[in-house]
Amino acid sequence: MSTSDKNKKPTIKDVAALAGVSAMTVTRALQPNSSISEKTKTKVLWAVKALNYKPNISARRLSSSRSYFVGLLYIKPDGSYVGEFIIDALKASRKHGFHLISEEYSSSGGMSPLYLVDKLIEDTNLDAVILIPPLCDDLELLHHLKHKEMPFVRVSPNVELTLSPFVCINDYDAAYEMTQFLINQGHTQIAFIQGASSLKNSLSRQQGFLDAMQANELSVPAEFIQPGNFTYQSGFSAAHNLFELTNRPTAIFAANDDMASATIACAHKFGITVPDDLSVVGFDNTYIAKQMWPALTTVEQPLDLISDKVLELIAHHDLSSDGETLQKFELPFKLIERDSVRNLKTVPSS
Amino acid sequence: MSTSDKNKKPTIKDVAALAGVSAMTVTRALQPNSSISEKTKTKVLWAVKALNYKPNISARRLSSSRSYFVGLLYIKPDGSYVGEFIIDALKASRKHGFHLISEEYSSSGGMSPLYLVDKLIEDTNLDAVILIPPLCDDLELLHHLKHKEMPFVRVSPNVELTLSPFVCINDYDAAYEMTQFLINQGHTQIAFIQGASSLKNSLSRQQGFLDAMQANELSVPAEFIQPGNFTYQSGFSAAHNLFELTNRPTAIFAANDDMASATIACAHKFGITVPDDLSVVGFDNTYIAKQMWPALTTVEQPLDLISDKVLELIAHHDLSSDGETLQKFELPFKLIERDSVRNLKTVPSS
DNA sequence: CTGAAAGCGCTTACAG
DNA sequence: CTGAAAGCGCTTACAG
Repeated sequence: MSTSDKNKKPTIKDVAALAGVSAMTVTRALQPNSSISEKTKTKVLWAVKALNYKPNISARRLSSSRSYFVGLLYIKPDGSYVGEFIIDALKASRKHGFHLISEEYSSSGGMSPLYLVDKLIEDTNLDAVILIPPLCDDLELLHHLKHKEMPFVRVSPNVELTLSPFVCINDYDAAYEMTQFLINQGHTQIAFIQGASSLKNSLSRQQGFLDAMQANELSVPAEFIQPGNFTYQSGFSAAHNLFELTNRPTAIFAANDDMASATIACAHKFGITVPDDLSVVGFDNTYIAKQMWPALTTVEQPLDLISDKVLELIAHHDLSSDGETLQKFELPFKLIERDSVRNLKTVPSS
Repeated sequence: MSTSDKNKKPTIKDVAALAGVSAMTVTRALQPNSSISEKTKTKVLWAVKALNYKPNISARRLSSSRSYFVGLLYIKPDGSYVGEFIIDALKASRKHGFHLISEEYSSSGGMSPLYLVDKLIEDTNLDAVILIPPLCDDLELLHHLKHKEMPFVRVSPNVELTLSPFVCINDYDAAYEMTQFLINQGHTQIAFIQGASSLKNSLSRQQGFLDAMQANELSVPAEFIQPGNFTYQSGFSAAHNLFELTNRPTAIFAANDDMASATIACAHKFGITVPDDLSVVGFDNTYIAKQMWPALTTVEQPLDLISDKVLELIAHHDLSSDGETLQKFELPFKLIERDSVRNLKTVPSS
């Protein structure tokens, strides 16, 4: 039995034969923007479907100028975001007929990261590059790629928004909704731990928080807004400051999960019980959100949809950019309710 | 400038020309176990090096029976291990001229995971499969692959050790060393939280702990050995049991990081300060080890070396197995010292 | 042990 | 709008 030689995979010739056209025409039907009549195109696509034909990427790559390689650049992960992203990106790449090459953006062997990127591009002839946070905001890298005319897509960038297409979620809406959720649970004394101040999405999250509070006619004392920069460390000291206040908040909204996690750790240190004495929410829904005790209520970004959209943009050559018009693709977020928030309107369970 | 057309990548023809042989001979020099004289082989390899020639995987794939695709099967990650592993496996794959296809092993669309594996194998014509924990111990999958004669390599398997080559670290030695470390810090009352009892490496870790204790003439009360199964939950209740004891341990060795993390969370709950009142150590060095407070002292597995070894085995066709001889490749582990252990021989810092 | 020829499955010019 | 030919860079038989 082993691999059945009879049901060999259909090739372009099989499709051509079934559709009654030449191989060339099949190629045309499969490529966007090629001159082909609607009628033949329909016929060919029908045959493609009937045979369940999938183009052979290797053959395609060998004969075309495109490499069907796409590069994912990241910086040394200190959280699980990168790993989670790559898993989804790998899936999306396969679906769209690309191979994903992910590489750490760092110097090595005395060579600058920029030089290594050039080498990667030359070695593999990348069709496009994907940039995820925080690399998507690296001005030097951005302009280098631009200058080399290497197309790229970004995920949740904060700067130079017109420089490339990008996909993101609406941070403002998500933060607004999360704040409203807290308020609905009866919280009125809510503190906020900021993300890195230079980043637009930090500001959006903060603004969403602020506006939701204001819409509910709730005031936010100045000391309830604590600086942070998305790291565990910064979250820990922000929480520390908050806990030393004479009137503590009943809820803390941290601009990401790492800082929320640090807040909970710090609460433990102060003998503050979460969620009985204090509710904590985060943002991102990384693995850590599930691993901590209590499990964290947070905002989920649809990494699978994001990857899919990114690869779709690459596959369809939609990567040009005039540097002026905004090419923004916003995907839906989701509130994930877990155990780190107490409903003040009900009697405590303990 | 753009992409310089002059320095095109060298092809097999360039190498052949430089070495003064035919393309065929170059192929032979590059393939293991092919009939070629030492002399010509040396000459060709020199030319390969001189030109910095890298075979074109696509061309290779198109013309050969090998697909140069290797599949990595995993089950839905509830920690960051999978993501971390994939990042390294991706790097190693590229280095060895393979493309990594990673897929979740799960049912979907009403189809069994086994069926989906078959489909993956057929669709992509995988050369080999990589199985990581805990999938590497899935008997059904193991025998299915064996039956299909699909070669596979495993990482840290616990069962049917002769069924395939595998790479691992020495769990026994690592646990022994970690225990000795604790003892060197002055600890004598050390508890152990077990991994899943059916797994050999759980037992190895436990035995390493036990033997180190015995070698130091330290006794371990029965209640100091708590059952667990590698999940956060199980670690939490194990710690809970330990903390309710009248004479608590001064140190707890959890068989993995997730359970160690739960132990620390539980300690917080009991008002026990880590490391002042209690030292905690884990195993694996996953991201979570750095993210918690205090950061966890643990054992690191060299995921990069493991991936490299796995791909090397695949590349060199070393995947046969007679089902009887053990093909075990043991890589070095490392103790990572962080902040979760107190040295009882010095004055406490606080 | 070594080489000339054919072919893998596509796409790129080039014609019509 | 459509097709016949050539070629991408390798490897697989087949000879010698």
